[in-house]
Amino acid sequence: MQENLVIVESPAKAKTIEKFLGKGFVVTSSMGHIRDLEKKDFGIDIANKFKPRYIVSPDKKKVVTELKKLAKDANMVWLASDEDREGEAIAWHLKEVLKLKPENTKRIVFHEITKDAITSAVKNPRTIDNNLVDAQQARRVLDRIVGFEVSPVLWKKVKPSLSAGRVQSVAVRLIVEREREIRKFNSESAFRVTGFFKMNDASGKTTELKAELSERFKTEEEANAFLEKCKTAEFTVADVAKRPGKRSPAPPFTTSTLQQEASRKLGFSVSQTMAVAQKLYESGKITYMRTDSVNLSGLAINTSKQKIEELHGENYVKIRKYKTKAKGAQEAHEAIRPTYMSNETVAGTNQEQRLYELIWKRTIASQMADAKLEKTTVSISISNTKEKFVATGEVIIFDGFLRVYIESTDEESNNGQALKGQAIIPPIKTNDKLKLAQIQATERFSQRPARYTEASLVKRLEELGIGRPSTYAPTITTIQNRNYVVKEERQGVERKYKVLVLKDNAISKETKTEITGAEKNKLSPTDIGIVVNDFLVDNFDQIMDYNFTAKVEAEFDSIAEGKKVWTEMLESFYQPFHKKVEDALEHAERSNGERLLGKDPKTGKPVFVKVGRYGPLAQIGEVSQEEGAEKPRFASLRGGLNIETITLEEALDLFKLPRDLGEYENKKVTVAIGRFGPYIRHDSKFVSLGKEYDPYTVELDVAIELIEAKREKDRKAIIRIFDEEPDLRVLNGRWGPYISYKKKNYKIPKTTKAEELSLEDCMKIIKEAPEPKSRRRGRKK
DNA sequence: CAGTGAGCGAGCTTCCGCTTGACTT
Repeated sequence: MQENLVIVESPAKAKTIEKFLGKGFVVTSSMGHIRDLEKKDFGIDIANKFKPRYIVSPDKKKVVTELKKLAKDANMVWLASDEDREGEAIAWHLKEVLKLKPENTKRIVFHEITKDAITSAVKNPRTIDNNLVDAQQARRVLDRIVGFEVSPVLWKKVKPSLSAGRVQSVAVRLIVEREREIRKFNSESAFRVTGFFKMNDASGKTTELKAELSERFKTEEEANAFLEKCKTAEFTVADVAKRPGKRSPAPPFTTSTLQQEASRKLGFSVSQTMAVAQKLYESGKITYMRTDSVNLSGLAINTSKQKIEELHGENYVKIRKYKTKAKGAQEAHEAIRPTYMSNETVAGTNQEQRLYELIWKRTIASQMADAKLEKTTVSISISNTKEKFVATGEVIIFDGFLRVYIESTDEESNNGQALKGQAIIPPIKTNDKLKLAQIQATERFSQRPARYTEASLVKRLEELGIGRPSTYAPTITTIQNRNYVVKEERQGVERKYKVLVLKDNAISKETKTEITGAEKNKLSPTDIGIVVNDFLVDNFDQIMDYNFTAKVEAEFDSIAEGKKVWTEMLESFYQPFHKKVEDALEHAERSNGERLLGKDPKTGKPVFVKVGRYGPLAQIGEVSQEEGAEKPRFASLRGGLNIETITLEEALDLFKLPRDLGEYENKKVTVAIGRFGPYIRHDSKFVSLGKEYDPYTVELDVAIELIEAKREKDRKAIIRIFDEEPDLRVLNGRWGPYISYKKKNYKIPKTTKAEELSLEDCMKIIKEAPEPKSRRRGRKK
């Protein structure tokens, strides 16, 4: 008989805690939630006060059986799930499923995994907070209602298998609206003027002072006129202002800030960051990685202080307590930090080491002194005009935390620039006359809004209080898997800009080119994402409101405080919501984003674009009921074409393929573009066209060459064939030799030599091959 | 691997949050 059984959520946590508690305590884990609403038949009895039907999740059956056994053998069960809404619900579900009696059950909480925190938690047990549990039930039931009532509307009115939800649909909306802003954006240019003045620095060496003009000029003429004036002008220092400044370190990492910085500094995707962090957590190197808290344990602060003193000295230490600003934060855990601050680095994969180092530096820096700066502003007057040049410099007087860690911003990673260099202003005083070296007037264009990265989308969602640390990464994956959003690399385009230079009393003009709009790993909506979003905004404005989550969160809070009954809150939400669902089912028109582009000049028939069953398409002519009427022609949209932006000409181009090139060996040769790029088709075989040929202009002779080359390559790939069994071939493929038999492929054991395989050997391999399991969920057919 | 875009229409799809494995071509 075990005396005490402690149940936490995570197995890694269980291991650590067991050490702290010592004899008489067995610590195990529930692996998160153990029960959920049944998926079949909605899982909620709406008519009966939203009564939920909970079932043990299929993948938790084993855990639950194990827990039941352990609980039976224990005198006292300590429910130690997290101290937040979800954690309280887990404790309650455990109590229900394990049929725990009140006299043998205690509820304890701690938000840091330190010996002190655990022992004091054990000394202060409480009972399950039913109000908090009800708040969780309200959250869970509301999400099910929204997801499972709105998604079917989409199946009927847009396309089968689509999805909608409180979190994902708003995430998509952010991306759609940003894309529309970008499409609407008109770039304007203006001339930015920079002056360079010759000076001597402190040691007497010649140096340059760089200053920006306070104004920009809209046109080349204005810029030119200004430069003309400067030819005869005198430049005088009008004012030198020095003021102290400081910079403070960023707070320790939460899930969202870790994702952002790992994206900016290490180039990790959001899910990559979480996978690497999970490994660090499991091997005991960092604290829990799904958290919204910036709080550090007293232990962590003390050891950080020691480490800073050891490395940089006492004057670099500044103990700080950070407050969480995030909306709806529940702070069940500490911030993400190294378990042992004394370890500056850890063993592990390259990615693990880099992420750990980032976490270590951020944590250390958060307890370090401010950086002290001196900012200098010099204004330079021009004798014959009222504009002024302004030079700014920043000198670090005391580096403080900057020694260890500087937080990045999204703008930097946009242009791939490192932190701005610190400009040092040479010794200078008011009324000094300055000697002009040159003045440049450079045409600059206003920047369109930036597309979201995965990490900047997480940041925005967190600001809106939408989603939780455990769901940021999955949500970002979901909206990409559903094909609402794609992560793309964009080639920039060349843009010309003008530069006017005044030097040696003469003005010269030059046109330069720059690359603009190049992007990597930015999110943009697909056509289907846009159609779904617009449909939802039109029909479910409440759900799509950016403040919807914040509003219901406030209600969940009052349920948690016992001021509101959860079923009543749901009732008042459900009545108007369900009416909208019925309205939409009954009245909303089918939505496919259809857009009329114009008329086909050859036939006079209308040309459309829309989202079809297999994705976006262009269409010439309409389906007609008349006898013998011509069918419409269809072509898929590809190659960066969008329903909202495609032109008539671009649409008509799509119909130029497939092209007939003629005949070879009495069989037709055609060229087209497929899912994997342009290809030639001949004798029901496909040959990839490759990048060097253009499918719109390629000729028959080139096609024949490529067909022959492919044949030669296929011949070489054959390792063995057998006359008795023509269906069976041993081939050399991308991953080495394999057996091909009746359109299925089979692996050859590494120990056998492919060239020596007999027909019997092959048949044996085929027979013994395991049934291929489809590992992807929800694959079609 | 790569075309489709009408047709009978059965049966299925779908949410958010909490947590880890077991899968390979």
